[in-house]
Amino acid sequence: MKEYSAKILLVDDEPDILEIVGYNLKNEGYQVFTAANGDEAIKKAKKKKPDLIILDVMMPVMDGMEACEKMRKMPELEHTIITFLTARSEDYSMIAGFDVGADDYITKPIKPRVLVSKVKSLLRRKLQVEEIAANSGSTKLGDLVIDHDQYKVFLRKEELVFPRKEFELLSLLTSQPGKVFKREEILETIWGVDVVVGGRTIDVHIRKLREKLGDDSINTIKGVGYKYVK
Amino acid sequence: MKEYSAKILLVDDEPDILEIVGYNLKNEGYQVFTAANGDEAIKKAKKKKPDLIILDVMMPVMDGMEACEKMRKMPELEHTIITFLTARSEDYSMIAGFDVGADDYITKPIKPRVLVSKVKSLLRRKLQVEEIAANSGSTKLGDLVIDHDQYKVFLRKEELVFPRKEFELLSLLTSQPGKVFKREEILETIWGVDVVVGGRTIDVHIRKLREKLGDDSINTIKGVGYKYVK
DNA sequence: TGTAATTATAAGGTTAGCTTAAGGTTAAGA
DNA sequence: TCTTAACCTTAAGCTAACCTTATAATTACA
Repeated sequence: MKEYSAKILLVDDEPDILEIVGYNLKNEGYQVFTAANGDEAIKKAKKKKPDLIILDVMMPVMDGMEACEKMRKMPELEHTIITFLTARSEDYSMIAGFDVGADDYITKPIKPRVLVSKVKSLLRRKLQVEEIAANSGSTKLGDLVIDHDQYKVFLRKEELVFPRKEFELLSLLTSQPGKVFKREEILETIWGVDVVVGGRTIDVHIRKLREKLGDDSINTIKGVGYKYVK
Repeated sequence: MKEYSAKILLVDDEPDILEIVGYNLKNEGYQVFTAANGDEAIKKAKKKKPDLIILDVMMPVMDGMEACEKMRKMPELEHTIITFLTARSEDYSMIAGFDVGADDYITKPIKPRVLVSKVKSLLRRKLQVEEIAANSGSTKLGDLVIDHDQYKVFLRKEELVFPRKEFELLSLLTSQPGKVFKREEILETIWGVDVVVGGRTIDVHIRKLREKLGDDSINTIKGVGYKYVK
């Protein structure tokens, strides 16, 4: 499942930090590159096009702020996440960091566990932004993407809004494409055994689904029920 | 992204319990390890680093209380959830349990279905808390900057004041932008498993957030929950 | 072609959530 | 400790979205 391993550029003038943080990140399966100052960082960033850059603020030759500012202007790094590394409680530098285009901010002293989970969450967020699908709880059926976590449905990249009952009905039908769900079955699953609703209620919801999906994906089997076909 | 299956350490001196509970948990896809007394539990916990430990109170060699107390002091188990297993109505043992650092307790006789759903909710809660912890330092989401270390929030450079509950709620929602958090989930994460507050409490806090953030960043999914969108 | 089932449309009813305000609780400061 | 202010929770009425029903039109199949 981990087909793609993210590239991370780690920039700090202290070899110790490079070593320990680098070790932990590699351990998680990331590709790690390092640089010791801003100048070097820019060169490497250009060459490697990392997904994430972790940048110490205080460095000789060219400090983090300046490097960040420059990198932010490079079109090939447009989608790269840049996060600063700084000593705690320097408020002003945090704001300044965001000003020059940083996305995030990590305070020293660094705790490897915390840093690793932070990196994970940043990269996950990036993925989510880049690719709506490709995510955990989502199902793809041709043009249709159903994201169960986000309660969202996309048809050819366009988002459709489904209220709860409609969403549940669609989820049910698409859970086994091609299978015919009997009316009775649908009622039990979505409305529950004890809830009694009129026989026409299902039809109306089916109609709403068809309206939004465009007509031919839900078939009627007369006298029995409905099925989803892609 | 969801290939990780949680590790659970199950500790009880009755083989029957180990068997039946273990079976049910494995069935749900968890990795289950077992131990028959506190001593053994500590050793296994150290080696396996489980996400969750289910610990019987009454055991020979070393009882649950003592084991819990010791495990709580081990840094590698810092993020592990410990829940007790106790005969009903031994109130005092429940209190004592929380004293020695337990997170929750389950009463006997055990109903597998109940236990499984409790386990699920504990693990889910743990995941969310970790996700929030990963955001230590500060984070930028569009115009919004959240400083988790200092409990501060800035919207377009202006500082906004969020009391504790509001801050936690905002942290949770922003920890995974786009994800829908169910009301139930929110309650568990922010108010805790055992705290019971009325259903309208969430709404009111959401409203306060919206008031401060300006309206469209928190969406309602009726019948389900809320999500933060950039 | 006739009948039963489904579809279309619109109009109520219901429920979840929003809003506001007030009471209770906790925490901070004198 | 007492006072005060901030915060949290609850309550109640209101609104709007959603769900269900009713009815008429249409379709599928014997």
